[in-house]
Amino acid sequence: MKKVLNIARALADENRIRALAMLQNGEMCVCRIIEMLELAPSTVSKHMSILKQADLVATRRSGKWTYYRLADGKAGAAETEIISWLLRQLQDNPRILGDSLRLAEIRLRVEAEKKKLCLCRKEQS
Amino acid sequence: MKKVLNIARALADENRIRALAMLQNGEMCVCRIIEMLELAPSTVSKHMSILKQADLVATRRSGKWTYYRLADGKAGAAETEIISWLLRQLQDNPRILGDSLRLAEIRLRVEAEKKKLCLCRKEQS
DNA sequence: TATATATTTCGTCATATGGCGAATTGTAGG
DNA sequence: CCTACAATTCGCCATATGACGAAATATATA
Repeated sequence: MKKVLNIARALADENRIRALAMLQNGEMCVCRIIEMLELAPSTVSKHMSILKQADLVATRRSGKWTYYRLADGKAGAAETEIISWLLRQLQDNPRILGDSLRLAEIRLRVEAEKKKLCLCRKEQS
Repeated sequence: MKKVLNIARALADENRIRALAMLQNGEMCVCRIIEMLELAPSTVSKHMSILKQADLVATRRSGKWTYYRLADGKAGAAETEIISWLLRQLQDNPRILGDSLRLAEIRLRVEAEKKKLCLCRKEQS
């Protein structure tokens, strides 16, 4: 009962749902989730800890960064099933699609930054 | 998104979960749910309206009574799937099992009442 | 060691939620 | 029409929740 309640409560917030949906696209550090949700770091940290408490996400520490990913539970686990259900419900959601797009864009910029490139419109020939 | 949020919020309360689980045993009038949850009528009414808002339950009116039942949506509907998930998670839960037992007992008493019988221990022979 | 950055923890505030009782609505039966 | 009963709506209160900023913690780097 406690497990079910923890899961339901974790899902009962739009920003936490957005965070979960984003993690479909692979693990993310907290700072990127902050950027995506446009919330204060402390707020996002709290959200992620609630998701973790519910075993919906797992973490990995690397240097200064904490990376969050979707829970990698066994098939049939309550958490795995609910995440699958959730993502199915959201797959056509405009907000979620928009987030994914924006995330892809951010990742492009980060890659460009690493390679010291500039992302700008190609000159007319 | 709104649908998912409504569902998650509806499930984010222990008494609402208990109510849903009870409805496994068939439709129930509000007065019986009140009896089972041991909450004020106004509280239970609010809980049931939240579950209905989320399309997790449906109602039928008969005379003075309003009967609630689990949503009879199509297979594959978000609500149907989540209810199935929920009941699976709760199937061994002591509290839920206790509720079911108590409900069965109440129904026995109601039947006995209808037939003007008295439920009492059999005389020693 | 000092500094910068990432993240978390803590305290505070506004709002949401769950509980109740009182009042209201709807329906059956006298 | 009046009463009784089921259920809902409304207003109130206590607690939970989500937001923030400030402070603390952890780690890499100068």
